[in-house]
Parts: sequence; C-alpha cells; structure tokens
Amino acid sequence: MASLPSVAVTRTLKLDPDFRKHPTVEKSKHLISEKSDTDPFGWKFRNKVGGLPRSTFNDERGDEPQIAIQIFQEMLEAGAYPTNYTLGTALNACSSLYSVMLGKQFHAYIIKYQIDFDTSVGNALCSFYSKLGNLESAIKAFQRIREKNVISWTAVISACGDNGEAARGLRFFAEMLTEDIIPNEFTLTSVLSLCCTMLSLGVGAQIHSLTIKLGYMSSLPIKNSIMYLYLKCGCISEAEKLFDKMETFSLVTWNAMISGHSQMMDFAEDDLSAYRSGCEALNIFFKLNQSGMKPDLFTFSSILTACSRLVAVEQGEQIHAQIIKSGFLSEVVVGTALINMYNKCGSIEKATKAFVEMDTRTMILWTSMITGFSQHGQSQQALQLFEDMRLAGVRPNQITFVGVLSACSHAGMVKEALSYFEMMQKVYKIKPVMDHFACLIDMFVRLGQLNEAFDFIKKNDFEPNEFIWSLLMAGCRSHGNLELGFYAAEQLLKLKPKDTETYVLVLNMYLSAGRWKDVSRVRKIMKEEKLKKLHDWSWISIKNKVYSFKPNDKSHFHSADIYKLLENLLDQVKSLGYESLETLEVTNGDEEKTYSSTAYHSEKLAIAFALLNTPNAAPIRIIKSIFMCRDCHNFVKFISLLTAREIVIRDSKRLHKFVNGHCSCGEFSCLF
DNA sequence: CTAGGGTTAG
Repeated sequence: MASLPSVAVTRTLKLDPDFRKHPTVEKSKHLISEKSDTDPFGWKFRNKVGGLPRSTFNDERGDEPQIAIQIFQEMLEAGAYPTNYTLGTALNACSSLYSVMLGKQFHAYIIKYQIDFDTSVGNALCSFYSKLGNLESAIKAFQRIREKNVISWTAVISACGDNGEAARGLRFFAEMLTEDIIPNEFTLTSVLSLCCTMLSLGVGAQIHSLTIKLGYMSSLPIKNSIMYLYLKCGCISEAEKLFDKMETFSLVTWNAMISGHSQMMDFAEDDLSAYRSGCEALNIFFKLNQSGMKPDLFTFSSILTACSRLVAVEQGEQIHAQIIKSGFLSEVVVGTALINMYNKCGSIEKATKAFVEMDTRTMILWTSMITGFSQHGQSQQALQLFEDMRLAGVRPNQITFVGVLSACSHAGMVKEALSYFEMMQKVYKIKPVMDHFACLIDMFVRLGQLNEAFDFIKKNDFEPNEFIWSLLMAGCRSHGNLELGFYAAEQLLKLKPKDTETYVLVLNMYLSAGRWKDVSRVRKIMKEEKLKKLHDWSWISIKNKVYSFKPNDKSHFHSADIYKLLENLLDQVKSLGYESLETLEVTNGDEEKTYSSTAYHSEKLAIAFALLNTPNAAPIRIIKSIFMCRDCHNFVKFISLLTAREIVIRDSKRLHKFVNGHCSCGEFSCLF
C-alpha cells in the first residue's frame, strides 16, 4: 500500500461552512440527533453515550456520515495524518451524503498530495463518482490507479451497471480477465447483475459456469443473482430449481423471486401467462409473510408494482395497510410504487392522498403523480403539479415531460404543448425522444389536424417510429383522410413492426376501404413475420377470485345469465343513443376466424358478469389483453351512465376510467 | 476501498 507523503496537512481540508445547507444534507436532517445551530453534528449525543454510535461504522441505515466527516476534520485539526484507508472511508461518507461539493474537496485534497494513484483511494473515488451518477469521472479515477486490484475492477464494473451502461461494464470485465485478475464473489454478482439488465442469458450462463469453476456456488449473493438472472430471462424452471435447492434464504432471495415474477409479466409469451406470473408474485409474497421474515422496502415496491399490473386494488390496499404498520410508508420508493399502484388501478383520489402525505418528494415521485393526472385526463392538475415541482426546485427529466406533454395533448392545448416542448430543450437541455414527438403527434391527430401533424414531422426532422405511424394512420382513418392514411400505412409496413396489434390496424384500414389486394398483401407479411396471434382476454377479480373471459365465451357457469343481461343492456343503451358499430373487424389476425362480432368482445362479457356478481355501487375493474375497439369503448361509456358504476379498464395501450358516460382517455380509442 | 433485490413513460 502506498502511504501518504509526510506533509503537514493541518487545516488544508477546510470544510465549507455552508455545507450543512446543501439540500441533500437538509434531507438527512433526521439523521442528526438533537440538531441545533451550535451543535449541528450531534456532539451532545456523542458525549452522552461516551463515544460514537456504533452505526457510524457500519453500512446499515441510520449511520451518520456527517459525524464521520466532522471527525475527519477534527483529526486534521489535531495534526494527525490520514492514511489512504481513512480517506476512502471519508469519501464513503460523502457518497452517503450525496454531497458533490464535499467529495470534490476531498478529491482536491487527494490531488494536492498526489495520491490518486493509490489503490484504496482510487477505489473509493471511483465508487464515489459512480454514486453521484458521474460515470466518466468514476472511470477516470479507476484509470489513474497504478496497481488495480480486484476491488478496483469490481468498483468500475458496478459503476457502469449503476449508471445504465451495462455493456461497458461487461467490456471492463473482459479486460480484467485478460489482465489475469481473478474475479471474486463481489465481481461476479456485479457482472451477473449486468447480465440481468441486458437480459443476456448467454453471457449469464457463462458466468454461472465460471462461478462453479471458481467454487463460489456456496455464496448466497451469488445464488440470488443467478436465480434472479434466470427469472428475468424467463427461465422459470431453472430459477425454481435453484430456489428449491437453497437451504438458506435471505430476504434478497424472496425479493428476487417476487420482483422476478412481477417483471416477467412484461416478457411473458402470452397474456394469460403474464397474468399468472403476477398472481405467482402475490403468492410468494404471502408465503414470505407466513415465513415470519419481515418484508422491506424492496419487497413492498415490487409487490405493489405487481398489483398495479394486475389492477389488483384490493390486494394493493391490504398491502398498503401492512406498509403503514411496518413503518415503510415514508420510504420514497415505496410511496412511489403505492401512488403508481393507485394510479394504474384508476384510483386517482387515493394516489393523490398518498402523494400529499409523502414528506420526501423525489423527481420520480412528482413524475408519477403528474403522469397519473395525465392518464386520468386531469390535464390542469397535471400541469399545476408540474409548476409546483419546478417551484420546489426539483429538476424534471425526460419522462416528466412525457407526462406534461401528454396532459397537453389530452386537453388539446397546442400552444402550451409547444411551449413546454421548447422549455424542455432550452431551459432543461433535454433532447426530445420519440415519446415526446408521439405526444405532440397524438395531440394534432386528436384535433383532426393531420396536416399539422405531418408538418411537425417535417419541421422537426425525425423518423417516426411504429407507434407514431400507427397514430397517424388511425387518425387519418377516423377523420376520413384516406390518402394520408395509406401513406402512413405504407411507412408502417416498411418498418416491419413486431407488434400484431399494429398489423391489425393496417388490415382494418384496408378492409374498411375495400382494398382487398392490400388486405391479402398485409396478411402475407403477417404470416412471413410469424407474428403471435392476438387473444382478446379480459380478467376481473372478485373477492380474491379471478375470472377470465374470451370473446363469445360460453364456458362460464352463469353464461346464460351473462348473455341475457347483455342483450337487455344493449336494448337499454340503444334507447339512450348508443349505435353499435356493426362493421366487422379483424380482432386477432387469425386466418380461420378473421372476423368476430364486436357484440361479444371479452370486456362486455366481463362487465355483465361483474354487474351480476358485485354490489350495486361497486366499481368494476377489468384488465384487457389487447386495446379496446371503438364499439366497446362507446358501449362501456353508455353502460357507466346507465348503471351509475365506475368502470376501469386497463387495456394494452392505456387506462380507461368510465364515469357517467365519459372516459378519462379523452377518446383516444375512438381513433382505432 | 468492491456485491445480490426496488420506483416514473406513448
């Protein structure tokens, strides 16, 4: 180990007196015992217990990095020399405080004494910059280390992973191997985590055999990481094999299982298995509770996300109660997941209540709430909240602006949308991405301003993606501008989308225009691309039991009653002005059963079932595997008016909350 | 001085 040059260091590291006012320190106030102006670092507390609280020296919650820094300063004032190890520990305290300013002072000190080549100091600098989100500086710190050890390599690899550059992390790992450095358990768990984010089962399996070769398979973190990798890559049986073989569990094991199943919902082969994955996440969560182990913030945020995907608000509410009891409600990630759960289940009121009660508001929390208002069609509230966020001094990101722009689009606020679009680029230096363009195109399309939409594309010089072309095509179709519609359809086909729903849209447009040649051409492409068939499924959960419906489903016990009620409802809503769109549309892309009457789409059956089996005023919540067709959307609006029920349907594209004959989506579905 | 599990999007 390199030692420090013997230079008098007294008072060379002068802490900025204002450092306590740094917002991150402000946020950590609760960590400081009996804070007062004359005793900002809790000296009284230290004196009372006759020494430092134990937690100062470990990594658990409740450690007090301010005290560590204060002692470091005291040490310098006393004329003692820090060792390279002391400096590393002090830098760690800076990381815990997320204090850029303080850390940079340490860095300046390190540069002054020319010890950045030292292994321990360099390692600490690398992870400090990584935690602040400054990957380039972290890599520079790593590169200046003269003798890089396994810790240095692990630090730089996980720095890449933590800052969204997993592939770069893998390249460092490869380089490490060529330098003949043997990875340890820490390195391999980091590398496995990279494979998880990249969903790279190939590399992951190689790492798996490497861990066996190196004899690390007894390590619990290693086992957890491998199990999680298989889960995330969809190899459930492999993951379960490992899980069953494990004699010891940690909470991380449970959490990996829960979040693995929850995330699998997004990658599942078909919608039914996605739904089952979500239910499995809930089952594992219940088993965890029975095991006597206490869930933590990771558990709660994963399970709430599973609930939101399942639109399982009853289960979500029970978990909410458990969170209150266990004291995790103040954790901002849990709060964010909770707000998101209520939003996705159509309960904007409960989401708002949870938001108001949060005392820490991160950018993601603000963004979730803004997006929630936007998805519920409450554009004014979304924009007001965005202004509040700016006033609170929180910097919005790309996703925040997706929420803001979609709020404008929803309300047809062209002027405001364009001004926020400009603000995003000029004030916040955020480059627009496809989602931002999509919001603006969506706005023009909803207003029927198709030429403006095409002009916008030309003016902004970008290549629209599948989603935007399908918006344009659908808009052209519903506003009767067939020429532009055909053009958009051709652009769409050129992109060869992998999404069956998109082809169904194209097919329907050609069908309704009677362009049979194009119809068969599109069908041929669909066959060539070997696209999955679409299945129109709806699910509803009543009293903890799940019922699923497919179109024209007659398999249910109450089938006759369901159809009788549906006929009856049809008659009633017709008298209220509902006209069924009798056009037969392609709903599944299946050669055999190309046409299916809209009259018995799955959500209609699910609603009839819910009306028969739930109390009079109870809201109805349905999850649907594909997007709602125009006819169903219109029908459900009338049903909500007729029955005075709140009906929430989450389809594959967005949230629809029907109240008194209106839908929160702002007639988005009428395009399709 | 280095690890495994978590939150926002059309």
